[in-house]
Amino acid sequence: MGHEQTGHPAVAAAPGSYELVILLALGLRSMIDQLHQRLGEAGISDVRPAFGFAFSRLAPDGATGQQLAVHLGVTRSAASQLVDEMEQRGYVRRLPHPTDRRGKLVVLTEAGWRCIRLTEAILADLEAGWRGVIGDQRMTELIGSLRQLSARMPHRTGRGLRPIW
Amino acid sequence: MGHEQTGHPAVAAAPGSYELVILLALGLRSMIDQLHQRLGEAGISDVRPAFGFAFSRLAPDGATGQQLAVHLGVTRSAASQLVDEMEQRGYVRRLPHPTDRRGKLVVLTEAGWRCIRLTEAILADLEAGWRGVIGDQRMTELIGSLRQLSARMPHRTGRGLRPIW
DNA sequence: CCTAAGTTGTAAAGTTGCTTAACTACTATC
DNA sequence: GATAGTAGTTAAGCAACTTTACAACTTAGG
Repeated sequence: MGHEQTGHPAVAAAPGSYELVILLALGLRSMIDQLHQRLGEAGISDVRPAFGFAFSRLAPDGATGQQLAVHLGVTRSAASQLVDEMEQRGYVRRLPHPTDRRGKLVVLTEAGWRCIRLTEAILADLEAGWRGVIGDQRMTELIGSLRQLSARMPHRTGRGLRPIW
Repeated sequence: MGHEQTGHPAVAAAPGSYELVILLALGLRSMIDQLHQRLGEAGISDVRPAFGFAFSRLAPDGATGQQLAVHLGVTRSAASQLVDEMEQRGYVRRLPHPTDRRGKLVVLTEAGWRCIRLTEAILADLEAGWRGVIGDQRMTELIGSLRQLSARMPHRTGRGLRPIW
């Protein structure tokens, strides 16, 4: 075995000002890892995290590539490539845009809807698990606090949900 | 102007079970973006987010490449490359390991310490800003909740602070 | 003691997922 | 109806990771 020379555990939120960022990063990563593990167990292993963030913009009525790019915080080009991937795996389709013949409307297929519904169920379950640990009231407050913070963000930053892995 | 066809704002935490993940992602991204913008204003523009997560493991006493890799959730090879970068920019040094001649001990230089101190100051300031919005008590509870959750994570997941961009 | 197996760090090559640049097709402005 | 701007896509390039392979060293077993 390697020398783990006492000291710090491999993953711990260091005290000090780093703690908040680290906790956010660990929490997010943990949620996404658990989600994708469970999706895998349910037979869906050809989605990556970015798909999920895209789905959350494509539901319920679809979106253009441009809107998707803004939502994810990437270039239109990257969004187009992502849609290629999702289309190839059968989760979305490109329809002609109803009012603008330049644009296309990206919409979820039935497989896409199945995936998003399963995802929501898993996330709800994970959230319920958390709720069981910290209590109902604290969970509600936590979400409320995070919501206030994201509402108050400077426009220049946090521009998108850039997929993160 | 593009057609923004009413509906959803570009970045909003959709209701439903997605909300929590999205809020965590937005919050984290916002914090890191603001941090690096301010570091840039202070003249430090040659660090990327991964450096910060590495620094939090390197302080106070250094770490081996292996430990760093585990902390970040990447391969030893990637950790080695990261240390190359940081060393090249003068933030860390590789010392021979005191007890194991295979290993090396990566430690912060004086420039590294300056960077980490500035980072902590900025993060403390950002956190104080949040505190001003949601209140002292809620902030304390939020941190406490997040801490409990990260303590309760399954071992298999959330294995590392993988740098995220 | 001495060999076999495991660990550490690194280098080289491959992969992934983004960006930039360039283009076509279409829309809006004047 | 020319001019400028926007949507989507393609191709080439790049950054940061992984995989594979290896040398140096350590540890465990006979």
